[in-house]
Amino acid sequence: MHAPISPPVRAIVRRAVERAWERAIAAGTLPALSDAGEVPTIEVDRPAHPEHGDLATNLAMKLARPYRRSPLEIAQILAAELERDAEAEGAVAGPDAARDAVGDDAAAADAATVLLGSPVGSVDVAAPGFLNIRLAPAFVEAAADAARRAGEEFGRVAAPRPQHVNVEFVSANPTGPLHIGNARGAFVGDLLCRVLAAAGHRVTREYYFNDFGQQVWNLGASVAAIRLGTPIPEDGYRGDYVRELAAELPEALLAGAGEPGPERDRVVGEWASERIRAGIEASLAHLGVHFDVWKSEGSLYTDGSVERALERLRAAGVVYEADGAVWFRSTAYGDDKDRVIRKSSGDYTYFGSDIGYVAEKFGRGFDHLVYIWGVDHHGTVARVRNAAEAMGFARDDVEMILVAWVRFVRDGAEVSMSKRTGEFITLDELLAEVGVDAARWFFGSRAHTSAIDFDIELAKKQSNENPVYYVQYAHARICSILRKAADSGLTAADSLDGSLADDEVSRGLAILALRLPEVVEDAATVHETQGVTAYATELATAFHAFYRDRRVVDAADPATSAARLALV
RNA sequence: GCGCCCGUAGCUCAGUGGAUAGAGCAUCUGACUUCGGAUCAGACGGUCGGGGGUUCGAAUCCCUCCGGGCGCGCCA
Repeated sequence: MHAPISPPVRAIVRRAVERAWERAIAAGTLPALSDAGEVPTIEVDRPAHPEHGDLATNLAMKLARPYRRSPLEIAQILAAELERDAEAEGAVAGPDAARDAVGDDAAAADAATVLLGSPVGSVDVAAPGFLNIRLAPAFVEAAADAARRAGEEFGRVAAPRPQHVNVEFVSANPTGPLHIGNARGAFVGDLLCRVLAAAGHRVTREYYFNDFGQQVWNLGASVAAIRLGTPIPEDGYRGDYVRELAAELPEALLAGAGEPGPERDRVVGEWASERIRAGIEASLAHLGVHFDVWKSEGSLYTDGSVERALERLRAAGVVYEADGAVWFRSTAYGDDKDRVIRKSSGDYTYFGSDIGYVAEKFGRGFDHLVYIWGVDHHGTVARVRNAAEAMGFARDDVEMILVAWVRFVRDGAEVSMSKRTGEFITLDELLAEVGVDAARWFFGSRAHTSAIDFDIELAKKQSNENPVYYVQYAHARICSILRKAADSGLTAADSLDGSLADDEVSRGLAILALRLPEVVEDAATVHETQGVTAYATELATAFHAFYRDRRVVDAADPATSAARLALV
């Protein structure tokens, strides 16, 4: 465990606004709201334009309706109270009736206020009722100092409700190497994991794969056929990687697998699929993606997870038999048709293992499950969540993130792929061309819901103008400055105290750098990562401008945070 | 036919009901003899697919239409 994490600046200011509101009520200048449903949540955001201050709140406009008074009038009252907060050193210490009701967040914000001083410098009221707040210079300096002391820990956030989250992604079956179509899911999943971890959650990265069944038998049959020079089955696998496997297949294993037939296909297939799985793990390592758990579908049957889940559904009375098959009454939860769990042949469907997997994951103690799926799986979302609900789990704790298609394009022409025919570009080949950082940035900076074009030639050609290099260059400059400073025997000041008050450029950079925890928090709550890359670009831009206008000096302040960002 | 996702600058894409809708690329004009010019300052560029509605306020929420993607198996 490390030291308590200071709340983001935004949260501290939000608490200051809340205190101002409470004081206004206590003083009788504003009435208390009797109807709890009318109490608005206090929002504090960065205004779109710098002349509107550092932070702004729309609370007065939110209160206009319940109070039946003009937003401007309310804003004036709140502004007066906020100004008083700025002047009163002991603003927080006084009796506070609402303290119990608002909980730990408020307590943490209050504690931070005691530590760092009041955040409010000055307040302006702007039509139609915004409260524009400028941060107190001493507060910014104190907060920046705290961020420097936090070092690598800066940017981490204490989640209000920490969860143990299971994120399952990639999960491509080991019948061939990862291809470029798998890239997006891999990056999206890993970035989400990083953001969740930074936001104070426990994260488990999980890869789910099918190591038995028809696909694997076919793979085995194909490998054996090539090795022995017999024709490849019609629905078999082709491609260079199959030939390589055939060449590497140990003679003893083939001999021990016996006569041609299902048993031999199974033995050879399992060997081949494990080889491929190991290759996939290596490819993902090149991406910087490492899984905590490799979960085989077969294990869900051998350990009884699937049967237990079925029993659970049976106990809930949502299972029936018809036409020799076992069905889940998915329509009872709004689905448009019921779903088969076990076929009349006695085999389970994919859906069968899906529900077993859900229960098995919760059985391992996870609070929240995230699945990163391609949009083509969206038809299965409802039934899995329905089954989870029927088994007694919270529907909202089973979350599917559907990643939209990527059209891979080379010089304007779409690149088509088929694993069966072996015509595809592998993930390794893609990365050899465009680089891991550029690819990670590309996928991280786009919403997972939007279908995107990835032009391989363009990605290479523009690599010098790519935002990722822009951000990395900022980092390089920072390192260079630090190096130069060390060479000349300069050391960073112990404190920024007083150094930011009258320098708008430095002050702006510090405030921007202090936003990192807010960015992380937002990304984690909405499960989107593109805000992080956007922020990194913005911070780099601010730094480059700073670099131009302000020679050296307190380089140490932005360095820690910017360096971290360049790595994200 | 039903369901889900998408439509924002020439291109690729941001924008969880807030103020004058942003960034990169592309195009054009400028800038250090000093910390890395992979940089900086500026210009150009928009019926937020169309039309209604909700409200103090809509790219964002609701309805509808147009256009594109995906899904609707006892497949995996």
